[in-house]
Amino acid sequence: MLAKSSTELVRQKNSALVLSALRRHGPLAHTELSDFTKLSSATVSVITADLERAQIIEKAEQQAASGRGRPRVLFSQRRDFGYLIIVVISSDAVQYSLVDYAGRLIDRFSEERPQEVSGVGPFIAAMRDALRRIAARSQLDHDKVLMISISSKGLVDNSETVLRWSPIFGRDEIDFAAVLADEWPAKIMLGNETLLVAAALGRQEENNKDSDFRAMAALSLGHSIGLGIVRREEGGGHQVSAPNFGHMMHVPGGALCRCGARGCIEAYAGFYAMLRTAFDVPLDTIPAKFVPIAELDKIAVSARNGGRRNVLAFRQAGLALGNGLSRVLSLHERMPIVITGPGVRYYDLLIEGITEGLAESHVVRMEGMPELRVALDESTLVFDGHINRAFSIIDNDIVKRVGSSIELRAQAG
Amino acid sequence: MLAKSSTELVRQKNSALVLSALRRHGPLAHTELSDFTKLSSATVSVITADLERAQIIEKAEQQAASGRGRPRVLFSQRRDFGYLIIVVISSDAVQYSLVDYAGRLIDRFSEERPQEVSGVGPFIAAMRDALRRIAARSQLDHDKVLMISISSKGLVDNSETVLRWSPIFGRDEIDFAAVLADEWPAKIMLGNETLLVAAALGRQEENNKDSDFRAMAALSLGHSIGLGIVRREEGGGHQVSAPNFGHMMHVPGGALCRCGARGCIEAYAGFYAMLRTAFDVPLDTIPAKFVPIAELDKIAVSARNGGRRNVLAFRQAGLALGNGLSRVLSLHERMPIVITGPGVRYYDLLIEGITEGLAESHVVRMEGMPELRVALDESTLVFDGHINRAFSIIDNDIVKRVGSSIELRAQAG
DNA sequence: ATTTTTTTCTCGACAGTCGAGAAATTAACT
DNA sequence: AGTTAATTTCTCGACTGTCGAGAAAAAAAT
Repeated sequence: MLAKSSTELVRQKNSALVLSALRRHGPLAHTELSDFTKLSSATVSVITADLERAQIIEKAEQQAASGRGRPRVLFSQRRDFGYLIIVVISSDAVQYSLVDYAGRLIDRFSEERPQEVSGVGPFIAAMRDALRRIAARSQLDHDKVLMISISSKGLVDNSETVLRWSPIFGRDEIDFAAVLADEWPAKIMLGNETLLVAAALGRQEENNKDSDFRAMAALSLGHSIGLGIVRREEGGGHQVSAPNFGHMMHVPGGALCRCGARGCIEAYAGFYAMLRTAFDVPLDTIPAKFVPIAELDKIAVSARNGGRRNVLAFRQAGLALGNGLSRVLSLHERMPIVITGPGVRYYDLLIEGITEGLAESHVVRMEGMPELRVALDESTLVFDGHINRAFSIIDNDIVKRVGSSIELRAQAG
Repeated sequence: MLAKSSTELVRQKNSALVLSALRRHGPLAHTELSDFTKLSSATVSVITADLERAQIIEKAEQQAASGRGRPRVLFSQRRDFGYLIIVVISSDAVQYSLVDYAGRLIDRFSEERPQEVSGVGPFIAAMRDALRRIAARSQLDHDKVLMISISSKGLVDNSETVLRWSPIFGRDEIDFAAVLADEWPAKIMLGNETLLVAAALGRQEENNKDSDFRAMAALSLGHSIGLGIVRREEGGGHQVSAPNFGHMMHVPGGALCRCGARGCIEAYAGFYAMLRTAFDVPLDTIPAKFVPIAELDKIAVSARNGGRRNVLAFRQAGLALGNGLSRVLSLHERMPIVITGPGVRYYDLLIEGITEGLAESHVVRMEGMPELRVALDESTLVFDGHINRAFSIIDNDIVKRVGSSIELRAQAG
């Protein structure tokens, strides 16, 4: 309620509406745009004409006319209006993807990250190099890149450019915006990985007409534990947040966590923690840097055959997760929980503990068990989350410039 | 991004802006309105003329001209445009207040609530009676009442009219909208008490120019424990939520709580819980319905004189609160915490445990201790919260009708 | 009385949306 | 081949909104 409104703002919002319809449904004709946005045909004409003049959208080749009457002409984003680079940092590799303005994947490669910690400096250097490379391979000027969208596990600052803490670099902060500013005019955005998963799930649920989606949580199980929450806002927007769930306190003064604190959820439910319990190692043992998933698979096999110590490892992990989730539900509303990440393969072993950990709480007694789902394709969700978030921001930025500077540029050209 | 925008919406928003400036700063002249809202003088003229025609605002008697030049004429809300009834339900009494459209208190009375639980039925009957009475005493027709705003401790449904769980009525739900609909055309709103405290604090902080307010939590200590969180939204709005903090799990399978679950924070930090610890009663003893504050005062005196068992009672309560708050901070961002409610008088005894409970967590190690403040005037904050929230909603509703139906009515009359 | 100062009101320009109908374009029909 | 029907896109005039500039109003100072 702070800012005044004006007719120009109306145009901005409605232009953004047109662009987002295009994002959601792919190429659309004039009539369809009018249907989806509820804007009048006349308004759609003006807006599309503006966007076309600004080189943002274009009329596609008209396909074979399907019925009688004047054939539709489809509008779609100009693929070469600009580009998006997506950087997914995981514990063992960094994946670079180049995407055009229409959302199509153009190029992608991964680089191994040496397991032995090489520190922030070399990592930044490697990243700067890789970014240069992915642009060069498609012969793109750096100013054609609209945004570099980065994700990592860990704690992201409110600024959305600073990595405050991560399982990989610990407390060595990285300010990606500062690090890349000299070479890239693009907007830099950093997001927690599980937050992007939640964002993607929220978008999916939104498209699903008959679900009365209000909120949803994504829980990622792996070497570390991530949680993302997405809530629907009044006005149709989504609000996402990435709580520091993995390092929420489970048991005061409890097991030693990688982060140096004691009693974090991760110190009971992370891969290294399950290993520790399975081998009956003291809980203040310094956690392993990395656990090959094969190790855990062995424990799982044994647990499924009734190995008591191994069953206990998964049960304790489940309990920590369940207790933690019950606390999340106490602090938010009831919402479905989608479990994802490499750890889902042990879902059968974890579920008992999770359920029990949830059941004890007041919320669950009041409102019943939350719905639990499993999503196997975490990496797809991360990528979708990147694309959704990036283009939603890019489109909203662009729309502010249409009608002012870009119009002038078009006159000049 | 779901709804289209239009010129009428612009007018609606700007009208709301004018009304909210009037709420925030009291009677304002044309020039001041233009300054505060950043709207042009011409626009302010049109909007105020509309609102005046719709009988919502009026030109006040012009006060003595303070300088030279044409004297200012102040606009203010018409006090008789409509009325608000505020109902504050607490464990021992129910307070009814009648407020006019300009926000001035007109009438107020309290009714004792018998300590022996008399059930929901009699309570509703008494409330209906009291509401009739407060309107009758000021000779108001029921349709002059724009909203009935109710608050209670406990768990409020998303609908904001249904009390799901409360320390007073337990699991006996009350749907206030359904109960009052036959007699009152007014909008019915229900809010958690501590949520309103948080809302009021947020508003205060907002007015405080030099604070970069992002989020804030209010913690109310008493027989039960309440938490309200207010966050600033993009666009200037505030988002408030009332987590079920008192019944968040503190220790799995721990002390017996009034709610029937085990290990809730309240079961360690509520007044009855501290009493239980002080007298070394087993933790699964059924909690006292009500604890006279004098009892706790005695324990506090003893604790301040070094009585070990009594020191422990406050320390354990503080620990539960501190651990719980650390979990809240894990799930949200860092934010200042304002402690309020009757329990603040033991702040000196609680603070050690609270600090210790916070210190163990990863967030606090990362981001440092959150700022802790004390607010003594809880009941004032609750009342302010009611008024802020109610009129903000009322004004936004009204503005939608200006220019359509109300205009017609003015023509007819 | 006249001038100065301050505030409020009014007018024309400009930006935006909308409904209705004109123009365009193709398939179907005679 | 020419005509008609169907469908989509484009265009025009009406309406609503905001804004800047300057006119009008009203009181104090000269």
